[in-house]
Amino acid sequence: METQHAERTEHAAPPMVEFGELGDFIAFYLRITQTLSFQAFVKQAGETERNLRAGYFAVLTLIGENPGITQTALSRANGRDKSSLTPVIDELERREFLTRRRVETNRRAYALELTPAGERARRVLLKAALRHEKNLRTILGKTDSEELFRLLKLLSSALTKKLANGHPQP
Amino acid sequence: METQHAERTEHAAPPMVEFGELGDFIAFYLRITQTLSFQAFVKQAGETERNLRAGYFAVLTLIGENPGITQTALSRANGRDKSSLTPVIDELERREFLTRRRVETNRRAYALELTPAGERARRVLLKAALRHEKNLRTILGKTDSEELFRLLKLLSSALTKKLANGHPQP
DNA sequence: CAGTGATTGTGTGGTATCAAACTGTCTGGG
DNA sequence: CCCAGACAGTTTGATACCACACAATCACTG
Repeated sequence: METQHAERTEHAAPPMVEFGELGDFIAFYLRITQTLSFQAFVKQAGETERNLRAGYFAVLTLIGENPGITQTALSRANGRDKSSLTPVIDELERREFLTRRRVETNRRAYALELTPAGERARRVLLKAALRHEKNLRTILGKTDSEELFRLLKLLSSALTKKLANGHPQP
Repeated sequence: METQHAERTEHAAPPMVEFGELGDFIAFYLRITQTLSFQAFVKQAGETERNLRAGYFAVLTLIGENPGITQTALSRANGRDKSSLTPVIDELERREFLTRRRVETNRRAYALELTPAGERARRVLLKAALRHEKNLRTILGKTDSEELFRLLKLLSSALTKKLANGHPQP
């Protein structure tokens, strides 16, 4: 990582780390890139609204787009375990960004819906997300952006199926 | 997420979640894909060596390729904070997979080196990583694999520079 | 219509991560 | 030579996440 700010620092020379096999792995760069992208988004979002966590954005958007969605369906769409969602939903309900409504036909499930405040919070985070997305697409350019998007969608879809097949009961 | 196993389940119809703006974001699919890729790798590695954590692989490889690397340089190459590394290095030292050696010319730093046991552990995890990488590249095909690799490398490099510039002291 | 197995959401325990504060060490300017 | 500031590593506090286990509810079968 060439994270060298041109200051009067101890070693002026860049470290030049050897990556070995790691440097040829798609999976490694996927992880590195995702981490950097998330950090950049947190920075974007954090600068405008310090009390809105970046992780809320996907949840608020998915509920807004799918009023009445259940927590399990939401967790699957978001790619996180359902138990991870409980404290997030708790917090968003406490802040009155969403409501949990019992479903008549299925009394196990909650139907989630955004409140007006939740809609506003979603829009604020959406703005940060759009800035972030624009940054990424500016870096890559139009053609490469669409290409990367296509490849990620393809790979995620295939991996979802592969992992689902991993748990067939005999 | 079409995580529908063809069982006699409650709702035979797929849930069909609406993603809204989220479905157009590179950053969202980057996160989803990275999560799935990591889960698939953990599964690969876990099936062979239950007592070797998947997260050790990058650390062992980077030390193996750069004998005498310091923890800070390692953390930067790995894209994680240096404080995250302390417990990992502790554990790997306790298991005698690596040695911490004080540097004569700089008594703040440790020089990290793999032991023979560490080299062996690295090779075991490397096998799992190679299987995982092969899976990904099989899914994508040769052309798309190289394309995705190129795009991720490009994006990570650009984001690294962008984030580094974010902290210039005035 | 009773029972088995699946589901929905929650709780618990453990891991991983970052940010900030802290200790010890080093560098370079005065 | 000394000291302000940078740097290496650790500690602490907080968040996020998963796997597993659990209670309540539901669906399907016999």
